[in-house]
Amino acid sequence: MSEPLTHKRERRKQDRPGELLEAALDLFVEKGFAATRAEEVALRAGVSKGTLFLYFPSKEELFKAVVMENVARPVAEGITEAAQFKGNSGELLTWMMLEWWRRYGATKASGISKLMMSEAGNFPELADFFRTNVILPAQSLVRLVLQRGIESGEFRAIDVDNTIYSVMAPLIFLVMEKHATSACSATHTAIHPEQFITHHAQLLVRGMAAGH
Amino acid sequence: MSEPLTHKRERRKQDRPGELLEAALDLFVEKGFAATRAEEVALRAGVSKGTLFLYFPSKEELFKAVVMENVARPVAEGITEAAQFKGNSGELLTWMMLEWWRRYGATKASGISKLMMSEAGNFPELADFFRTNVILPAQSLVRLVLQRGIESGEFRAIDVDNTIYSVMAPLIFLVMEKHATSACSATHTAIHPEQFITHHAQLLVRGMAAGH
Amino acid sequence: MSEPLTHKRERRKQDRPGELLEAALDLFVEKGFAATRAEEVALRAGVSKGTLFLYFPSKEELFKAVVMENVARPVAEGITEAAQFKGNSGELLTWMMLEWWRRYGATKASGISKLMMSEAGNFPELADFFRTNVILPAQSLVRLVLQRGIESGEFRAIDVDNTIYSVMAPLIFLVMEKHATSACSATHTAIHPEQFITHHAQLLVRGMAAGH
Amino acid sequence: MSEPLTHKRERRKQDRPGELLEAALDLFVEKGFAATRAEEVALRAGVSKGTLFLYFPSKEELFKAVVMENVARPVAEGITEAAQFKGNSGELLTWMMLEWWRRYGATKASGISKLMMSEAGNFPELADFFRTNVILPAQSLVRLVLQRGIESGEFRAIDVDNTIYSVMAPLIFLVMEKHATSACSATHTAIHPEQFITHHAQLLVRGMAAGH
DNA sequence: CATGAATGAGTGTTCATTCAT
DNA sequence: CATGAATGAACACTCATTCAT
Repeated sequence: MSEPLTHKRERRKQDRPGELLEAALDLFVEKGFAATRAEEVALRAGVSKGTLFLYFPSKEELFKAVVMENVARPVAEGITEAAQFKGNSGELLTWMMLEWWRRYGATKASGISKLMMSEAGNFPELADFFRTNVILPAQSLVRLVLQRGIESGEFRAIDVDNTIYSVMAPLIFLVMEKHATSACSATHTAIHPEQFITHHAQLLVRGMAAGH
Repeated sequence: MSEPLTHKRERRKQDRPGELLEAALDLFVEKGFAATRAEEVALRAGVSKGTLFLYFPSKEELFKAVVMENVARPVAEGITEAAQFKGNSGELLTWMMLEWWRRYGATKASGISKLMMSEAGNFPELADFFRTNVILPAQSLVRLVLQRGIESGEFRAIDVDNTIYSVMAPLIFLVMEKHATSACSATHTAIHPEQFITHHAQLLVRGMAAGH
Repeated sequence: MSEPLTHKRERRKQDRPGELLEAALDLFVEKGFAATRAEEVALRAGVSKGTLFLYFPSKEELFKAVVMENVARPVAEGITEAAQFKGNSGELLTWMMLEWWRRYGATKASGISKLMMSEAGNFPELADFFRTNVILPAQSLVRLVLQRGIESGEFRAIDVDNTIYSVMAPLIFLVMEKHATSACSATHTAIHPEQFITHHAQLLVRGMAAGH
Repeated sequence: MSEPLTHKRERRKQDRPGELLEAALDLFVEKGFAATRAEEVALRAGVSKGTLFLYFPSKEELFKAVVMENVARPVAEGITEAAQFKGNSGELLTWMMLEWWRRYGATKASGISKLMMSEAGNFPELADFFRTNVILPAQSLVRLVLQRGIESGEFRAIDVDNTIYSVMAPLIFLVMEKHATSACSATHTAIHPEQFITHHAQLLVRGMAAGH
């Protein structure tokens, strides 16, 4: 029955950026960047329009913060962990793809990737930001794994650049599917993402396998 | 006092909707739905802003009409032709993917697919239409080819449903790439689509190959 | 009792820019550039906010148009006429100053000059525009007259640059007085502008006069 | 248990209004009334935004206080000293004008005069105060000097009222110039104030000189 | 007294849509 | 049918002012 010692005001202040970021993620994913109104983000976070701009200087910066928090961070973490993976490269690749899905693709945050594809043309600066902080790091990671497999003799001397896309394409596809289909009336014959990823990874690993 | 039966004016009038649809296709693909201004569509079609709204009651209806008009045909044609292909299933798969790219993916019309994915959330009816008339038929076609390869002993008894996505994902991915990256600042490490498709198809065929 | 042949719409369209310009002049003079709201200009001109931007792409451009119409034009006309003046340079100078007052200083439009002084710091582009189109031409004109007087032997070899300011300062002063005092409660000991100008001009001409 | 009688805190507290006034003077002069943000004033005075409103109920009242504080003193001082000047009236006039510039026009405080003229329309009480306490006393002083010159036979029986303006106009003009042009892109053909004043004063003195 | 987090009214500009001609 | 002038709702961002702590 006794009140907590921390003042209401203070406690809230520390939470604001997080609350705003969360509200922004929801709305950006739901409606896209351009269609999301700054005031709506604020209202969903329980503050007024002015308060949003107290913490983020513009809608674009808010978006970048959302990307950093929800997209770039998991990617970066994944990269760190991948470096410590014990096991052969085929297993690593499969593990990476699955892990990417579990930590990112399956979450609300992956809606950001879908959104970026739609709006990149109209917001070049955001597109560059996303490319720099998300896409390029991810590609580098995949490249590393593929090269590791080739050097260890596990994979043939495949075309690394194109294979990177063979790895990433189904992941992107899943994300598109997830966020585009959500609007469809029926659930249709749903893909089972983890199963598909496992399947696809096996196909790739077999396809890249050294030996006649 | 009587005028000639066919004046230029009358012929033009009948073409109006088609000209508007064409102009709208160009602009929607180029700039997306929200960023395309109604007046620009009208101007490109050579009519005034008011005239556009004479033929389409709103920008949304115009968008729907553009999608409906441009999406169903190429798919239907592709399906017909694939049925007549002679050769083994691996070759057929590779040919199909390449051909799909050449006839559809590489053209302006593929912008429609990208649009659909981007805007599906805002146009549920369109999403349904698209799924029914484009995605499902395409899946059926791929399924046919895979089953043919399994039955002939060329492929292992792979998981057909998931493999369908392994086939389609990179194609969708290419389309997204093509239309999203066009606006990016530099050309970056550009994908070469046909090369990538060939590469990916080979990976898949190898991956599906009945082992020794 | 019969209606005019011209359509209402058409007639109004041609009048719009003028009506808007007039409303804008009133409001800019009354409240300054920053404090004048675009919508208020439109409303005073009897149109909606959107219509204003149909004719002027921005508030700044509207302001420039007001300057061109109400300030630069009379200055330019004055320059043309001054070139045709018959009479000695002292008379010309006096005539010019009086004429400037009658045609510009005494009118509402001179409020623009006052406004420019207040807001130049906050709107550098407008300040440059004003300097280029109003101040510099006016200075050139005065310089010409002074040089004419020196060459003809009517004036001593005075410092032309500084004298230009001796000519212009009281005119600017009058304008400030006129627009600043308008807000004062009482009329106080009002300056009589034309009388003052005549007086000041005589002082200057005497001061510049050749002969010991 | 008792604290020392004078702690730092208390001394600071008493200075607060003065510090705020000083900061406000700087900023109002530099950027004008509307463009000066309340928070910036507070920050420059080393207090928080809220504190400003503790001492001044609104930005407008702050502005009024700044004007009241900075405007009356220098004028009063100048008047006292002028009464003690030895020398002929032409020299006195020149000296007064130069001295006014050095002590007031050239200083930050002259920005107040400019502010007054710019904002007079929005602050009628200030305009009245300014006229009563600054302009009229200054006019009286100039009148005295002119009358002294006439009585001594040094000047003709000129129109004193108008000549007062001939004396003051260039000074006002210089102040406007100084504070308005500071923001302009280039230095243009800069006026040299003391040189111009000397020049103008000579022109006036010659113009007023009792001729042969 | 002092703070600074929070507010919300206010403003220039855009654009889908209407409708008088 | 066609036009294009006119509309007005919408939106990002600012800043004087308030008030709980």
